[in-house]
Amino acid sequence: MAHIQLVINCTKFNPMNDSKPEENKSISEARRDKLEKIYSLGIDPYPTNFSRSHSNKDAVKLYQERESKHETGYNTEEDFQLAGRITAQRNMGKASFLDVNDGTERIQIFCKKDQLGDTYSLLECLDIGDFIGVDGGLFRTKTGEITLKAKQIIILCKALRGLPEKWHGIQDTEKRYRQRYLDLATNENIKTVFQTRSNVISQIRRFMDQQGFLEVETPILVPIAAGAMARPFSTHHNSLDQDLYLRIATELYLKRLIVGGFEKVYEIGRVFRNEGIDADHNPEFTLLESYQAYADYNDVMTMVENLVSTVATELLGSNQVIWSNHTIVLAPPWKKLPLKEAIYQFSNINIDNYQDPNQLAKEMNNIGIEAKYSESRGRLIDKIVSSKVEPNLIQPTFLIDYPVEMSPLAKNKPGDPALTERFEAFICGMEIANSFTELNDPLVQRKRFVEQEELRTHYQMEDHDRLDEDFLIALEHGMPPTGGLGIGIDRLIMLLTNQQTIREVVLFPQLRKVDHL
RNA sequence: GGGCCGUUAGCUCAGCCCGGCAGAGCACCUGACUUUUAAUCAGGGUGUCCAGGGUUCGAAUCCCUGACGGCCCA
Repeated sequence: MAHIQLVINCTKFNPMNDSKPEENKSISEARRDKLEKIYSLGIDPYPTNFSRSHSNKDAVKLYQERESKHETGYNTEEDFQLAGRITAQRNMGKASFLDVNDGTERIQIFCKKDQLGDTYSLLECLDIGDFIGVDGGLFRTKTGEITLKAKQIIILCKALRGLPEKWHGIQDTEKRYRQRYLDLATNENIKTVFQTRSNVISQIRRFMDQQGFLEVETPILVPIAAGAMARPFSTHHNSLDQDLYLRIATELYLKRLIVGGFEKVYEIGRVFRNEGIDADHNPEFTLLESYQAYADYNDVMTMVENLVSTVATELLGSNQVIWSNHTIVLAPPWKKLPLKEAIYQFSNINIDNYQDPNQLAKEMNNIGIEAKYSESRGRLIDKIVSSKVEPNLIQPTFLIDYPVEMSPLAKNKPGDPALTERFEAFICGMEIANSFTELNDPLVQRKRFVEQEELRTHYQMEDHDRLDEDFLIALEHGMPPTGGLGIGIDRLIMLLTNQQTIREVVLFPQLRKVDHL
């Protein structure tokens, strides 16, 4: 570690000079001046590395352990090398305190001029937001705070812009999203949300791995955006000279793997849907999909209950969570409600009595749901669910047995050609999971795809699935009975972190581009 | 797409009703201070009041249009 030699006084201007050059200077100009001074002292303000002996947290912990074995007034004999970002400065002339945060903990640094000598004047070139490395022993101050008494200070990064205010942090929602680094740097609880997010995903992986699932990765750039009813983003591959789409689901590739002989696969990955943005939709979001051979949607329901309950328990120590003003009980078994009954219960409409979409639309308008006569039956039923049913499903609920026109990839319920073995799981009024007994009859699947293509022609304003010929060929080779699942990870994390918008659990939510921050 | 709300110093926010010199705290700059911790004390305001029009002797403030964001509805 190179020792710093300082001979030049950092910031002084001649008080006899009435031009007062230090005034009317922006914060970043002042910081650039300090940067120049650091260079003029022959110091590199952006060194390549710093050898840390401990994290701040570990250093404090170690001190407390040693201290507990000694009498009062214990000081460490060995030196610690700590580093972090300056978050506060309290300068008292020939002594100064700095707060340094390394992400594990804030620690106080005590700098005395008679201890640091010429290096002490380097402090005049430091600001809140800069990163420094320090070397020295630990002690407790008069007020009892564990503090490092600096023998050496090394600047690790000079920041040219300051951090937001220490007390309120950054509050403006738009700024928080556009400059998430400032949000993270100043609002401690924000970091917790994203640490929890990471932990949730780890726990999900652990759960799936323990169940014997194989994690796989399938294409994001796809020639046909199929496997869900959504509009894709399109792009182009230059050397293939071919249009491609960003995937809207992983479904059809994962089922190809079941055809290939893997019996339990899953993927956690980003999917992209070119649709509106609101409290629970971001155009790119993280989806868990899993496929299990020799399982049906009942088996998958059991797995979903266990997965969510287990992850919550591992993470929060309880399978009850607080969300908004609700206490959500995640313990299995969850309530199961046939879709048809749920619709009747919350809207008084018996959808069996309305096979004609126009009549259904009329009835919906009668009860105050805006419906057009140009909408498909599946779309209309989806609207009833969204407006009347979903908001009432606060405690975990499986809606089961969806109409076939809403579920082109799901297998028919035995004995009822109008229904499929499909469920969606709802918690806090949000759709969390979607699952079905997978359709493995290649001829029926082809017919369903053709119907989707026809619906697209007929109802151009609506989103429908697409015929994927390569997938149909795969199915024709034979896929065992399979239970499939999709879970919206972002919404699950909203639930587990008590956040009311998806933008609070996505680090960089999609926002309209602006010229300047 | 519709309604409502917001945008003022680097940050957090007043000021807007009822037009009359652009404000506070933190940060920053100058000076003092060798155990402070939202350090303290003395001094200093650093601004495209989101943008563009309009009304007016005069607009951050009133009116119109637009941008971005938020909430609600669709």
